[in-house]
Amino acid sequence: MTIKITLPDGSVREYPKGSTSMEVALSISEGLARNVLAANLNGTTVDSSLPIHADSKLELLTWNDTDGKSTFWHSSAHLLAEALESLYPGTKFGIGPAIETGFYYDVDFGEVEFNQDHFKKLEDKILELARLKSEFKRQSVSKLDAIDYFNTKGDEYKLDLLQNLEDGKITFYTQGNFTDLCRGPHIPNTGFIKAVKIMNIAGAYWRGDEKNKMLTRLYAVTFPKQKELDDYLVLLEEAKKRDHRKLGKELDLFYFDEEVGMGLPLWAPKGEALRQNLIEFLKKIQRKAGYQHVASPHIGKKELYITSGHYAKYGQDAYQPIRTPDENEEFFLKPMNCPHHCKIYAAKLKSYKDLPVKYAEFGTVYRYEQHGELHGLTRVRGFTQDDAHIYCRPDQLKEEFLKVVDLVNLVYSKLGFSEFKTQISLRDPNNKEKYLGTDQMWDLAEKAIVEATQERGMKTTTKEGEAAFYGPKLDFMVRDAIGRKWQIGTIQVDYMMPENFDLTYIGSDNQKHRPVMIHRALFGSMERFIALLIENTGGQFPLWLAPVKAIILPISDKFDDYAKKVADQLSDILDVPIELDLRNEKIGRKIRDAEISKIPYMLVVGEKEQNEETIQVRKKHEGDLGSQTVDEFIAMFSEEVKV
RNA sequence: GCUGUUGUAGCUCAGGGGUAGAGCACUUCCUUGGUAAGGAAGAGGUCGGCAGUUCAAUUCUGCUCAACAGCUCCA
Repeated sequence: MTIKITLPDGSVREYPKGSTSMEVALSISEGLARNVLAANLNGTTVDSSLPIHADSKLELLTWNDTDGKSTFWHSSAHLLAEALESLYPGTKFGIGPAIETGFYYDVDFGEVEFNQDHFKKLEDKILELARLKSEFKRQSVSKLDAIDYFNTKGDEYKLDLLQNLEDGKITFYTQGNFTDLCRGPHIPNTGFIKAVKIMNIAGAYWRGDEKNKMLTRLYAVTFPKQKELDDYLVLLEEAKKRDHRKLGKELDLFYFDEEVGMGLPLWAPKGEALRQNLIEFLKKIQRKAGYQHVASPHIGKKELYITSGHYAKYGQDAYQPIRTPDENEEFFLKPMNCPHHCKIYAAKLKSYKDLPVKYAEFGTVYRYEQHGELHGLTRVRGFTQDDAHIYCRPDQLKEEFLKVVDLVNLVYSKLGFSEFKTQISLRDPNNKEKYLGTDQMWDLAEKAIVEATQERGMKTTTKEGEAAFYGPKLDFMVRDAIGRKWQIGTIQVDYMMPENFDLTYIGSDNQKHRPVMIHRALFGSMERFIALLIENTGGQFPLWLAPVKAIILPISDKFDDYAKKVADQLSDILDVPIELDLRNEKIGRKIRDAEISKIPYMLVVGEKEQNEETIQVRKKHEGDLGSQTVDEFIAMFSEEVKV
């Protein structure tokens, strides 16, 4: 009896029934077999030792495959557990999955105090066990036997896990002296693991529920070669240098102050210059796209948020209300701009011919975020949204939605964000009471989003239960320097708020109609976007964004007057920030400091330049560009500074 | 909010039961120097805050505030 195995390149080979993926690999080449970690059999990742009994599609997985890596890391988690059990007998185990980079294991150390000082010992033990090349052996067990095993061992977390598992589908994996409840698959043996680094230790609730006991989560990463671990650690160091919190301080962009309050960023002149450059850029693009800019106050009466629905949903979690001394009215710091914009819409009667109406505001909002959640500029308590609300007729919804999608793509491409992900967030179909509005409204809104993204051929992931309480949304996410994903842009369809505020327009039939509303932000918030921009550029901003565009460096104080004259000329014509370094320092020092400050142009002036009425242009990172007249520089600069 | 780690000069950090140290930055002076750190001197700190133990606390203990990592949450 033979079976036909189809490989990814389309070739078909015949093998005896019951052959394993490893045997297939061996038949192709010994080198391949040495690197096989697991296999993808008809779309499912399986052990390379699993016998194949029918014609199948087979892909051999190595370290170069995502699934191969995650199998490797998952097996490493088992090895970590084995090492822990051997070093600290009595340790109880929660779950130990592979994650994007590496893996973790949640463990209960009981009385043992485990901290960073133990990392080295643990790493050594893991490598020691790895060298034994213990095979990962799979074994099916009955639920009763499984319960019996962990009862004897006294591992309550595994028993808890077992409760949700179906009898007959339970498997154990054993390597060396360690047996774990696991569905697999695993790498052939522990010998593949050649390098390990315990990265981090943190608390994590059992099953992610804060009512449960907090376990110790050990984050670690392993590699098949020491060199790869070393490279990875270097990469991490590089990423740390791009951290916006570090660069923000170094480049003098923004600060936090305990006395001002946590999560409340202070923008220094250079940071604000950067912010304004971005705001001007967006305003221009938005005006072109038919948006009108509006402005609204930072507080609003409680009644406004009762009408909008925000109070019922988030009133308790917001900042405490501000009370007037006489009228005893309650005001809230605004958490969103939409209620105010709805009021602007309602202020004047609209005709169907007026729609779509697009109000944009760089509106500063305040939200009470849990303090453990605050992080640099990416999650703060006071921030400025590049917010806009589009009020349109239902028949315009899809077109308007598409226009916003196109606008997001345009803006991100100009800023060099190419690696963003898009996610559609829909209502949780099993928990509809969490949301406002009728089923019909939701169906219409969700359909509009799905169709629009399909029309643009966008690769999106869809998540149920992640929608805003008033409507479904399309989010744009990018990664920061250390790989965390953050939502930036968002487009949300809302039938509810026009209803709540009784917004109308007069149709061609001379009757009142209800507009649809689109909430949208391209950057999300200026703060978060700038954080990600800093991390993505490493602080090397393009000329048009740079807070300081050029610095004039006189060779000595004999040329200060000429330097000032040049500075005045440039500022007058270019209308951009130009600095002047009049310190009593040598030119080498001035250049070094300007390079570190990441100022795009350094203009050196000395005796030669003064006599010839020129400047010597030096570009950051690139070095000397030679002498130019001021006019020549202005022409070159003006061309480059265009977005 | 929860768990853990951390908090010393403007910044980065060392130290440690007997009232503090480095580098950079800052101030003054010397130097007038042509492409990534010229030299000297000086000033600067209630060792996050509050309490406790002690003859003595920046160091030990407790509480508190903040930052960091993760968990939970997320408009």
